[in-house]
Amino acid sequence: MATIRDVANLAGVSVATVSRTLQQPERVSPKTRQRVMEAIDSTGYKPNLMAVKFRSGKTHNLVVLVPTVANVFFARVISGMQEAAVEKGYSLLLGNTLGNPEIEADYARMVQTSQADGLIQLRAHNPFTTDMQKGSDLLPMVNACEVLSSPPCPVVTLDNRCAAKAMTRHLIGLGHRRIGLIKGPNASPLTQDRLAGYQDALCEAGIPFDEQLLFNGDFTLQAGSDAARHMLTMADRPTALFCENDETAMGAMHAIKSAGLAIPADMSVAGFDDIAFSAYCDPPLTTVAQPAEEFGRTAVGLLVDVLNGKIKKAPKVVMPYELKLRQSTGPAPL
Amino acid sequence: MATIRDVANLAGVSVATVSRTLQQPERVSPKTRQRVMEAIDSTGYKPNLMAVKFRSGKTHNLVVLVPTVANVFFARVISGMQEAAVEKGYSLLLGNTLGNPEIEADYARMVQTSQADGLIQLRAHNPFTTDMQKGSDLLPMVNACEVLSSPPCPVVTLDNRCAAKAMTRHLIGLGHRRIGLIKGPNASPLTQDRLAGYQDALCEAGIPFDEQLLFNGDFTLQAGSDAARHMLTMADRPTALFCENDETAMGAMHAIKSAGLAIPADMSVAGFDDIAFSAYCDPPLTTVAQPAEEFGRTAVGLLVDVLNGKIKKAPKVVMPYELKLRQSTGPAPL
DNA sequence: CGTAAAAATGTAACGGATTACATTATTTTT
DNA sequence: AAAAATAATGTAATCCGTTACATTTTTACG
Repeated sequence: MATIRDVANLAGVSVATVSRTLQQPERVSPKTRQRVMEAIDSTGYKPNLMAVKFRSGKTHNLVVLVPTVANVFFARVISGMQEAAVEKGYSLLLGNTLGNPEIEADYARMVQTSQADGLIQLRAHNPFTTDMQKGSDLLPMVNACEVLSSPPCPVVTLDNRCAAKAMTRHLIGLGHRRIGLIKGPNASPLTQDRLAGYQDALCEAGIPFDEQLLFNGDFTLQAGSDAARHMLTMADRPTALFCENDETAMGAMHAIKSAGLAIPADMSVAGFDDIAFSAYCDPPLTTVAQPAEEFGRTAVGLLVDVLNGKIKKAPKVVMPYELKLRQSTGPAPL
Repeated sequence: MATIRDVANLAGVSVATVSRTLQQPERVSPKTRQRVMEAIDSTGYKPNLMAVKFRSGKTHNLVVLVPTVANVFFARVISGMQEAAVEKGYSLLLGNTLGNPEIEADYARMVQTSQADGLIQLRAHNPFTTDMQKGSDLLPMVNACEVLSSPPCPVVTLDNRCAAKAMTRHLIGLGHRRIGLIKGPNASPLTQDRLAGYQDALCEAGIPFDEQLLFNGDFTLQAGSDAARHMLTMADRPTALFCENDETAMGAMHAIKSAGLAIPADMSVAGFDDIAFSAYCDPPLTTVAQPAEEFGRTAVGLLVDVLNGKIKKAPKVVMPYELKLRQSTGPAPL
């Protein structure tokens, strides 16, 4: 592999001249420039970017911590990040953490050890252990989607409480009084917020909150199916079901239909995320649409700003949501 | 940020001793070792891995080229890669290429410029342009899932032709004689192979091949829906539909049901991949299961072997497939 | 106790590109 | 034509670990 010295020798100039030819061509005379370019061509020289990164101290790598890439919503977010990263000259290092704090800390260490410039965390957990945080500076990190309550970094989120309230209102508006809720992992703020929004709407409508209508889940198809199956055994079962994400909703719909009930005639089902499948399932799923790709793009944009020192105080960006009313929700049965 | 020299000064030893304390502790006396460790703690020293990578010439980064991360099947493959990479001490640099050769070449250049040691390509295209290939060596690359016919590297694949034949046989066995096929992009070898398998099965059963029954698609829900809608307008429409991936099948099912037809009573539908949703859609989708995560793990394993020079001749690994017979396929209507 | 062998530690080169500063060549000014 | 200003190029330090080789210290054994 040819180095800058090989090129310099062949062109009969110093390494500084070669470097300048590539970095600031106008500072090199045209004849020299041409000679150098020819030498570069004939040697097939490619600058060793590892050397550049080492010297500059900037890797132009960003670590992305995702609980599961297998989650469709996250896949969309990553897609958006990717796009923005390429645009800004960064590469994404993907970390599938399974929500494991140790794995997250390992990845966060990549920032400490100069393997990456910054990190994007899609979970409400600060992956930097105390020994990693130097001073009270802004951490080179952005927290998106599921966010910390008092984050040491910029945050990109959505008003989950408000969105959940809006969806619950929609169900109440259809005449539902007993509305089930399949939650995500209890430790997740998303779960808390969406639950709070659900309660807000009930409260507003004067419907007493019934803890029996809460079901545990973990954002997977399986969990939705299990929870719904359980729900169907209840004596006084709900007439509508709000699921904290679309996978859960689709799992639930499967179980509900398998039990011989019609959606939405016997039971309405609503989701959250608006993944692509939601428009194609049977019946098409009423859900809360999140601008997933935009989440990713925004997160990368903010992180790059932090890295360039363009941000002093950590902003909190709230993305818009949108209710997608499809056919999985309908009037409450009489 | 403390460097190895800071630690050496504080501990009153040479940098070599500090390095040895970390790399080969047994070569340092216990007292010195302790002194060094204390200095490391009090300075908060973290080795600059960029420097290490630069010097060693090994980045321990692998570039992964995916047409779309948003594709559920690929997400599973990436998941498997991730797992194997962590295990082997590598990081994944994700490249969303949209199948664009120029973007692919950009990523491949990361290998040339020492930003990554190797590359995994999930598309049948060699991203290394001729000027990048030195000699006739094995390229530091592995091609998985959709593979090149004469690849310059190890390959991980599945007998798509055989699998498609098996699924088509299944449909024929149910009495179907007119079987539609929604293809993937025509340029893709996957499409070719699956089409060939489809034809093999027809031929075997003595059913004449009818080009009218071929529909174009691109592996998306939308494409499946469009193709199916078009198919339904045909005078002598098929009684079964084989889709070259599950998303397409689910899009098609949506269109078919929207048109008032029952699956499988009026029309059987089969897919390919066995993504998680397939077991939960309505009706659950009959499909060809691929060991997606295992694809990823195997690809990483092979690439690491290539990088370590453990492989001289490029092997071709063929993964097993499995027919998942669910409820979306049934006897042909009379 | 002395010397050989082994263990511990130190010195300095190395990897490849960048860049401040120094030097040389060229052009402009008077 | 000489002096000054500017452009072009070169020299060498620098980034930070690693490691071959050199040197010093310790241990072992006659």
